[in-house]
Amino acid sequence: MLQKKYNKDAFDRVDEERRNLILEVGTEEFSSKGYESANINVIAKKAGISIGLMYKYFATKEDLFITCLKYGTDILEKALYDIMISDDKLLKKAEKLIRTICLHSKQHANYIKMYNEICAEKGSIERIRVIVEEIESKRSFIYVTSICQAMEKGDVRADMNPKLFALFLDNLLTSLQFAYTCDYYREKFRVYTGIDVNEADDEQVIDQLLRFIESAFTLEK
Amino acid sequence: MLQKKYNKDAFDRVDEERRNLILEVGTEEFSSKGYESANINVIAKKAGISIGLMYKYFATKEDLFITCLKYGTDILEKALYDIMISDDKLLKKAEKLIRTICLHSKQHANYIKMYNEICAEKGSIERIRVIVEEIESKRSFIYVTSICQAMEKGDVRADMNPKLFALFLDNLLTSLQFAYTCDYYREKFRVYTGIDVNEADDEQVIDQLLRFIESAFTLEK
Amino acid sequence: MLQKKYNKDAFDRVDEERRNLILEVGTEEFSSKGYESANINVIAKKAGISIGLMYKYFATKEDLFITCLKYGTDILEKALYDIMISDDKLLKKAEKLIRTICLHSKQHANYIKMYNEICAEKGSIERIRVIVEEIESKRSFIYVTSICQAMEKGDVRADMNPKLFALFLDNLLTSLQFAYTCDYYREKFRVYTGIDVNEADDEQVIDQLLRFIESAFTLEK
Amino acid sequence: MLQKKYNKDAFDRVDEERRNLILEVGTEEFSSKGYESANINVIAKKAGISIGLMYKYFATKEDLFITCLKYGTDILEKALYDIMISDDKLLKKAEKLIRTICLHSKQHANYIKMYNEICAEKGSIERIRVIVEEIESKRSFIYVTSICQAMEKGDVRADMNPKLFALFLDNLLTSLQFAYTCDYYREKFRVYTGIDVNEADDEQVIDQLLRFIESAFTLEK
DNA sequence: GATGAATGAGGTTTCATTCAT
DNA sequence: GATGAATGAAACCTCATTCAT
Repeated sequence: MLQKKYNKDAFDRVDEERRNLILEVGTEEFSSKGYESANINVIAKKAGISIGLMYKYFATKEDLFITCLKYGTDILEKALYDIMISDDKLLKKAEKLIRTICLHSKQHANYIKMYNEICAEKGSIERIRVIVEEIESKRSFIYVTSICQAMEKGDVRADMNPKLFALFLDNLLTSLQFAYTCDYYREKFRVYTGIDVNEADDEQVIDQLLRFIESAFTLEK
Repeated sequence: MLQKKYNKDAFDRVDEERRNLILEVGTEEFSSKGYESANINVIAKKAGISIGLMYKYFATKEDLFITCLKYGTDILEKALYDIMISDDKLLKKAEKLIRTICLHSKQHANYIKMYNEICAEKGSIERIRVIVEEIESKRSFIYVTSICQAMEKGDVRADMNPKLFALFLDNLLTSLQFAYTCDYYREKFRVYTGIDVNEADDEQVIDQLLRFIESAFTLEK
Repeated sequence: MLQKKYNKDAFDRVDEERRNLILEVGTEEFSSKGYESANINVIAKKAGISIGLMYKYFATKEDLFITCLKYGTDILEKALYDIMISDDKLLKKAEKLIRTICLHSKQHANYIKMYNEICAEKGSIERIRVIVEEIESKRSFIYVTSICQAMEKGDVRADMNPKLFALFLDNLLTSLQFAYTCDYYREKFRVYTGIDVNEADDEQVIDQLLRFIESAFTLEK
Repeated sequence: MLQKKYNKDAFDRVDEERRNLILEVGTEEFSSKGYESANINVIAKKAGISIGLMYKYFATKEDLFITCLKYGTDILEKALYDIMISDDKLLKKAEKLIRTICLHSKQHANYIKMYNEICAEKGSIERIRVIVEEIESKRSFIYVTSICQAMEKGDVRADMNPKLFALFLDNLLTSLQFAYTCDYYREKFRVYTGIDVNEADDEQVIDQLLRFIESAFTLEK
C-alpha cells in the first residue's frame, strides 16, 4: 500500500501540462517499441524538454517506465474500484467490469501495452516484486473482497477459494485486454476465432465471456 | 500448417548433440535475459562454437530465437495432442491438460518464459502474424475440435461459441503456466493468494481451476 | 539546384576548427583507404572526438563521406566558376582551366581521390543519381554555358553539340586530375609517356592538352 | 610484357567450361557489388564449386579479381589490335575504334565495370604498378605506334607529342566506355546531355566524338 | 532550473581464409 | 582433386547517462 515514488521531487513540481505530456510521450514510445528498444533521448525530444532535464525528473530509464505505467494503471484502477464498491451483485459487477475493460482497452491501448510489456519483465526479483505490489495489490484486493462478500450472501458457489477464483477472473479479463491491444494476443484471437478482434461483434464476445464467468462462479444443483 | 523453417540447412546437418546444446543454451539465455538483452556471442561461446558458425546455422538472432521457441513448443504440443485425441470426456481431458501443463511448466520453465517473452513482442505485424500462426494454430485446432465433439455429444452446454470458449480456456491455462514460470506472474499469484506458487498445494490449485472450468463449460438446469 | 545537406544540424553548430578537422581527417582516411575500407572509428579518434559524437554529426558513414566529398568539390567549383564567367575567349578560359586544375590537384589531392572513388560507386541508382546531381550539375552548367556563348560569337566551330563537347572536355580534364592524384591513373600516365607525372614538365603537358582541345573546338577551313 | 599469372596451376588444368563459368560468375559479382563488397564464398557457390576448391585455384580474393579482369580485357585488346594493325588511316582507325568500343561496352559491360573498379584501387603502389602494366601496356603500345606511323606519313599534325595524344585519346574512349556501363558515368552523361546514354542516338555520339578527335589530331593551316 | 554536447562500451553481423577429411 | 565446416577479427551503429555551463 505504501506506494513508492519512482520520480524525483523535481517532477512533482512540474506543471501538470508538461507532466502529462512527458508521461504520454513516454507511454507512446514504450508501448510501441518495447522497453529495451525505447529511446529515452527520443522521448525527451518529443516531449520538448532536454535530456538533461529528463534526468532531473527521473533517475533512470526504468523509473520513467514505471511512472508511465502507474499513470495509466491509476485510471483503470479508479474505474474498477467504483464498480466493485457498488451494491450490484457479483455477476452484475462482472458485466460492468468487462464492459469497462473493453472500453478502457480501446481508449488507453498504450497503457495496456506497457502492462503487457512489464508482464514479460526479466529483472531482479526484488524489483519485480515491488512493481507487482504496486500494480496488482489494489486490483486483487477489490476482486477478492467483492467475491468474499458475494460468498457471504450466498450469491455464488461456496466451494471455491476466493483468492484463486479472483486470480482466474483477472486472468480472463487481462487476456481480453491484451486481445484488444497487443499484437500477439490480437493475432492469437484471430487464429482461435477466425476474425479480427477489432471487427468482432463486441457484444457477442462480452456475452460469451460473461456466460463463461457466470457459470464458473455459480453452482446450481 | 506447412510450418516454415527458421534455421539454415547447415543446422539440420549438425549432429543431434550439438543441435540440442545450442537450442538449450539459447533458450537459457533468451529466457533469462529477454530477447533484446540476450547476447548471441554469449550463446555461441557457451555452446562451444564460434560466432561465425552460429551465423552459418541461423541467419539472424531472431531466427535463433524462434527456433528455440519452436523447439520447446513442440514438446508440449505433442503432449496436448495425445490428450485431446483420447476418448475421454472433455472435463477429463481438461484435468489431464491442467496436470500436464503444471508438469511441463516445471520441467521446461525456460520455454514458457520464451513464450511469455514473445507474447509482448513489438515488431512488424507481418512477422508477429507468422509466429502466432506457427505457435498457436495447432493448439487452437485441438482445443476447438475437442469442444465441438463434446457439444455434439451433448456433454457440454449448447449455448457457447466453441472458438471463444477455447480461447478463454487457453487463456486460463496459459496464465497458469506463466504463474509457474515467469517472475511477474509468480509475484502476481503471490499478491492474489498470499503464497508462492512453488510452495502452493498443486492439488488445490488444480482442483480449483478444474471447478472453475467445469462449471463454465457445463450448464445444468 | 537546392543542394541537400548530408550532415545533421549538430554539425553546423560545431566551431569551424573542429568542423574542418573532421572533414580533413575524413578525407584523408577515405582517400587513402577507399570508402569500404575506411574506418569511421579511426576517423573519430584522429579527429579527437568520440564515435558517439561522430554519429551526432553524421547519420551514417556514407553521409560523412559525401560531406567530405562536397567540401572538397566546392573549392574547385568556385575557382572554375570564376574562370568561366570571365570575359576571356573560350580557349583562354580552357588554358586557365587546365592550369587551375593542375594546381588544385596538387593542393587537394585527397579530394580528387575521393571523387575518383565515387566514380566507381556501386550502389542504388537513386543514391548515385543524387550524388551525381550534387557534384556535376554546377560544373556541367558552366561548361555548357561558356561553350554556347562562344558558339554565338562564332569563336568556335558551329557543327558541334555543345553538351557532348562539354562532356568530352570534362572527361579530358578529369582524367588529367586523376593522373596527378590517383595511383592507377598515375601509373597509366607512366605507361603511356614513360615518365612519372610528378616529374613531368607540367608546361609541356598543359601545352599539349591545350593544343588537343584547341583544335578540337576550332574548325578552320 | 612478361605477363604474370594470377591463378594457381590447378586452375589451368580445369576444363574450359568450368574455367569460363568461374570467371563469368566472378565478373558478375565483382562488377555488381564492387571489389570489397563482393563475396568470394558466394562466387564459389554460384559457380557450383566448393570454397575450398576456389582456394586451390586462386591464392586470394584479389588474384581472382585480377584474373577476371584480364579475362575481359583480353577480348577487347584483341579487337583493338586488329583495328590498329590495319592499313587504314588514323582517323578511319579512330572511327572503327569508337564503334568497336561502343559495341564491346554493351556486350561486355561487366568487364568495363571491373576496369572502372580497378581505376579507383587503393593498394600498395607496387601491386598497382603490376596491374597497370598488365592492362595498359599493350593498348598504349598500339595507340602510340599507330599515331607515330601517321605522323611519319604526314597524315596528322606534326606538333604533337604522340604519347600524350595517345593518352588523351584513350581517356576520351575510356570515358565513353564508362558512360555506357558504369552508373556514375551514365548519370554524369545524363546531367551533361539531358538524356540517358542508353536512349541516346549512338550515331550522333560517335559522330561528335569523331569530330572532336579528328580536329584534335589534324592541324590545317 | 535548464541545456545538449559528449562519452564509449557493447552488440549484431560479415567474410576471407584454413584445414581435416 | 574436392569438400564445406569452422574460425574470429573487425566494423558500424546505438543509447543510457554525465556534467560543464
